[in-house]
Amino acid sequence: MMVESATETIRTTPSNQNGVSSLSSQSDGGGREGGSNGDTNGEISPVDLLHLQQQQALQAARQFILQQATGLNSPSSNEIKQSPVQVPVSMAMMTPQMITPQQMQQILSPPQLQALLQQQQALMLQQSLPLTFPIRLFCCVTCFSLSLSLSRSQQQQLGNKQLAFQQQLIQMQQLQQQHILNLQRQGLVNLQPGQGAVPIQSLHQAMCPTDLQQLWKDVAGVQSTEEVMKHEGLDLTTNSSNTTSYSASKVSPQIPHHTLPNGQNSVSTHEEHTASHPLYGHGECKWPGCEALCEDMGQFIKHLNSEHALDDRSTAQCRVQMQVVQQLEIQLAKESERLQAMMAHLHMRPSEPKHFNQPLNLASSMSLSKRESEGFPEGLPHPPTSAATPITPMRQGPSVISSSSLHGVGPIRRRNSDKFCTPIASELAQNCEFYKNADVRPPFTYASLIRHAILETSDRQLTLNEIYNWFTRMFAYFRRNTATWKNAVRHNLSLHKCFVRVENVKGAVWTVDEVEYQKRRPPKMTGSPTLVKNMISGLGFGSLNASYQAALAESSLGLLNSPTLMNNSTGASLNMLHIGHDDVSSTVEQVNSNGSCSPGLSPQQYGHHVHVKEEPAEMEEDSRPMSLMASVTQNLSMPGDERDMEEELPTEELE
DNA sequence: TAATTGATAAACAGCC
DNA sequence: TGGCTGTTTATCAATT
Repeated sequence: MMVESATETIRTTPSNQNGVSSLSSQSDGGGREGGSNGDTNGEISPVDLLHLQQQQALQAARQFILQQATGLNSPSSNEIKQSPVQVPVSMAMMTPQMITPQQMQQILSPPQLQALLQQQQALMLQQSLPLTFPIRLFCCVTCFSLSLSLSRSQQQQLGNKQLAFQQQLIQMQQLQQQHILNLQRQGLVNLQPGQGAVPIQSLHQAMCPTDLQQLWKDVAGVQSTEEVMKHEGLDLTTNSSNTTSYSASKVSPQIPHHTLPNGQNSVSTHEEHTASHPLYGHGECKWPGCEALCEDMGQFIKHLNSEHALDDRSTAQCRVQMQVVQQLEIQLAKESERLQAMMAHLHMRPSEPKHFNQPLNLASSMSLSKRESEGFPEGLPHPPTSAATPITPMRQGPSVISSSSLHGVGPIRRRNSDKFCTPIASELAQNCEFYKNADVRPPFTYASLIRHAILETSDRQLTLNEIYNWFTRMFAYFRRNTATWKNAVRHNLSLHKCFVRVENVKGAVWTVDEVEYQKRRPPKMTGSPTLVKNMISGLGFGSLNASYQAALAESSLGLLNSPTLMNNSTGASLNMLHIGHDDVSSTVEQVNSNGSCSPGLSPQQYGHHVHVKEEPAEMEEDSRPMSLMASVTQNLSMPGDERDMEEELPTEELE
């Protein structure tokens, strides 16, 4: 029974689920040994193939057991994880099923079973059987889901582990057979006699996207599977249809377009996705490691079908990508957990406002569906969970806080927050401690921050170094990359005429020309019913939620699950509505000025309190229209008057 | 699509 | 001489 002479072995590391390196290295060798199964012209039904594979699995299991029994290779669970396992590849000798899967699972521990499955998967991937695409995908997902379930079950009792694993294995087999039978029943898989090797295109057509998707769902049984597939360009809801239609239209034009069970024709699907392809962008192929230049979609499709056809290499790459995604998800979960702990630490204090005391569920924010299921009412504002921060910008839409901004990598765009409704004072007041400790970039423009820093002082002026210090003191984020943001600060000070440099005996100090600061913002919110209406609608729960979700989608970390999202934003934005200026940092400060980090002054107060330590020698000489506030409070010399003169144009006023 | 705005980088000059 | 400060320009990206 045991074919000990099975010479071909695959070195695979159990922890490496894909065993890609092994596959690639072995692809020319004995991995094709079992290819006779599929390369023959004999009639092979899908059921036969499934039986074949099951028997292969059992064969491998028996081999595995035998090795353990003979002491030739008796690794412990840990050893399995750490050391390569020699797996016999000889699958030519198919034996009756002498050990049931259940028995096998009773004998083998879950790690052993996992290793076994991985080996079996590697075997199947090497065997170039017909029906390779769905089955390989199936195997990929199966092992993936099994590995996930294993990793979860490792946290449980051993009994639970084996039970769950056993159930999953049984389910896998049942689903495998059921799906093939269903497909046969529907006529989707029609293996004619002598059609041993089914063209891939036919298979793609045979299994419509919904079937494939269902297969994935059923087998994987994990919520992340679809995401994984989307990540790697195997989103069966789209890509499969893409591939199907592309293949059907380009490769096998003689094959009539398959009408999907739901009535949707694959042609329409093709048309829908002609314009874009997840694996195509910026004129190049996005297949991992490819980057081939393709002028248009047609060329890309040709390239895709020629260079990335269904073969061992592509399948292996697919699995590598799955592994990558899996690792990223694990990493994401870890980081999210860490962030959650940080948030909890920073905002669960008794002194914090009440709406901060809600638990932060970052994990739930990872998945929209899960988030909704865990208490995010649809179309309603999310309950306050935590002051996670820079959520204020989200009020106006997505992409204000990006993942890059969260990580402090790359440029950020915070125009909305600055322009419309960022109550910087209240935001800082409420999240002062958070920004001080969390390495999260504040969702404010440099200009807003500089202004706030200056206006926060008693005399409304700061030296550059003091501004620097304020940044580093108030924001942990600005305690690094000093060259970058300091340059930006200087740039903003020089660029914006709202910042006025005043010569002092001690040196130069910077003040804020509040009028100029307000002027630089388009006063669109003033007296514009349409805009006000839009703002109101924009604050609607539904749209807000959509924006929030969109931003969540953009942010790789769903850490913006903040309570102040609605509390602050609604309040602040409502405040905006009766205040002409869109700069809510001005308006909210009037209302919400009890924060420790805020001086609690309105912009008018700010303006009136602007006081220069020492009068400059030269008096202001420009004749620009000064507001009452500015003319009264800021009798300053303007070394930078040139910019004012040349920029004080009616166009700005007409905005 | 163009204009606007913000962020970033960099070069340069003046000053201490 | 090097660092800091301040100005200016350019580029990119997001938004309007």
